Amino acid sequence: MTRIAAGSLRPSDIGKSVSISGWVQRRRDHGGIAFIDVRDASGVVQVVADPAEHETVADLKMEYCISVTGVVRARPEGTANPDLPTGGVEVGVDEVVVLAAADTLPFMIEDRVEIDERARLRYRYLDLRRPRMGANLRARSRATAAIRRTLDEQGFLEVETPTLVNSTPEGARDMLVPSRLRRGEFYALPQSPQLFKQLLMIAGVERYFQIARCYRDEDFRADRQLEFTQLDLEGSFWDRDDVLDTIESVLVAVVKDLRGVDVTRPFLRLTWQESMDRFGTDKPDMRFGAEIVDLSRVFEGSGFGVFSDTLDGEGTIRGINVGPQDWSRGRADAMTERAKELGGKGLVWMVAEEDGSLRSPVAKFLDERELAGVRDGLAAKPGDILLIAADRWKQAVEILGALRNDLLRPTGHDDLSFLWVIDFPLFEEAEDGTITFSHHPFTSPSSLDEMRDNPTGAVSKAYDAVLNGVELGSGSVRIHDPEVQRQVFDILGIDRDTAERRFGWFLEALRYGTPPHAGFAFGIDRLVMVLQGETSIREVIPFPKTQSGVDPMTGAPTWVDQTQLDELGIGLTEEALARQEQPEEGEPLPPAER
RNA sequence: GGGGGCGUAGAACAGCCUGGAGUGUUCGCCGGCCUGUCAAGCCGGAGGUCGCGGGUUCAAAUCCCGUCGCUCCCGCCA
Repeated sequence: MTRIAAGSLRPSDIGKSVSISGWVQRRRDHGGIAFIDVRDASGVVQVVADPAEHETVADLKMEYCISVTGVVRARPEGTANPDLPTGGVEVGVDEVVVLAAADTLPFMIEDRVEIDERARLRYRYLDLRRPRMGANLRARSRATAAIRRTLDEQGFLEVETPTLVNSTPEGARDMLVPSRLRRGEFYALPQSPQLFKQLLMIAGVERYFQIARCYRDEDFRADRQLEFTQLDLEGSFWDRDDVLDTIESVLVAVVKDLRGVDVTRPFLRLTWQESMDRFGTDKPDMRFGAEIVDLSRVFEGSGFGVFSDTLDGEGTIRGINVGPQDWSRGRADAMTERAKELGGKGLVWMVAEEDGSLRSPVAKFLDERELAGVRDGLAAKPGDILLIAADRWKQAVEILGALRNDLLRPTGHDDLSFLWVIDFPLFEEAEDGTITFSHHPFTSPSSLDEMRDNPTGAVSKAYDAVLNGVELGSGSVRIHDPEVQRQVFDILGIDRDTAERRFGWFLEALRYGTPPHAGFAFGIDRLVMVLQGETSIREVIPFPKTQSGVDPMTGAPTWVDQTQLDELGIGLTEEALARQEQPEEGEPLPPAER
């Protein structure tokens, strides 16, 4: 008898003799009759047995792996379970075989409970048995399948690039891998296949993509791990809109596959300037309103020192209406703290009262014209909370943008809001006056003249894709002229020798007839996270690491033998050796083999 | 590097503010009963280094200091 998927059984199967294999989800033993919910990858079906006839049934415990043969039958009148796809049928047992027993579980295999993440990762193989995690694994697989299908139809070539590459000190910190054959030298794991895919354009591939693992050795966040997966893509003879069009077609296909929803194209486009002015961020969540408003003119000549000083300097005054909020002294203080944490000087808040007045600690410093200007500018209705930041432009909009998210952002991801942010600045000026690239140094400027005349004001041909306030990824039209590439390095203060040493091989390649090209990369983890309604990418990564970079199951990273270090020509510092002496304490779930 | 939250039985929590015997709830586990449940039900039972270390106190899960771990955020992430 061939095995059949437990979750596939339907009334049309009634009367069939079947064999199913899976895990005991639950056992409900009534004495004279026992019900066993058997779960396999397809779902759950109810198995019914008389424990007196089938002695093994009494021994079954949760998560035993079993095989059942029996006959599919209709459930008796009134006992169907409408909550289960298989709820109309059950399997009457002929034989139950225990394939493998299971120890008492460290936690229940069900979605209902929130379990400490350390325990989940320590027993990830059990965590992944939970329906939600299984669904996330399947969604991820379907997403990559849809990506490959869509790009294959458009004539793209999937090419693998190396994961042992050379280290580039700019940008994120590299994950390093020591070389044994060349003692003292190091490979780096790629932060992205950026230069290799550009070489593929020079190689005449024309349309390239890769589902590429990338590595960045920076601190963790809910949406950041050391290693992550990107769809990396590049096209020759392309301009920006070719890229946006292709990426849209991929995203639309993935959403269709995972959500069954048709996303409207083309996606909304915002320039970076507009995005910052209206939402205080380059990844705005446009599922809700509340835009930032420029109130500088309202406060021209203000008698309130903080405002007049800001306007007399380089500053600006921006406001936002965050609507009715549960507002208290403590709440206001917390928001002000948050503003300071974000690098701001402070925060002014006002409450719109029923009588049209504005209640605020600073109201007494403002005249009636100013208060009216705020009220009108922010379209205040009674009960609304108004927030005002007086600061340098970037601080002011970023503070209000962050508070907008803190106070108004939906927790789930039921609605989807895709958009493009375009026309990013080419360079960023650090506090100390040094100029760094804002995307990466291979990004084409929009205008060569602009770049030369006013580098810090120059616009680039870089663009980001944003979904529900999450930055999915970014791309750009690349520089394909070696002379322009040199000019960019010059502006960045990378001298000719350094550029030659680090990127000489690439600058050389650019000299052999490089086609104009453009591309993009987006994070598959983040995309699947949002589409699955999750708020952490750890939920869509099968075996993630904790915030300290540890895998609680395997114990990685671990110490290695001295002989291994000797082969690599590596010695540990005093500090590292001292740490090695120290047995780890307070670890409630020590890996068995540490 | 910095700030916030959390750490109590196998799991999820309450207890902590205002110190007084490891007290309690739900699930799981063990034993028993039970023929239509589906988070089955009923009866009984076992199970604890209150993360770890130190301090204050007659007395600490509770207050103080330190530390470890998990998590969210800032910095960082071209």
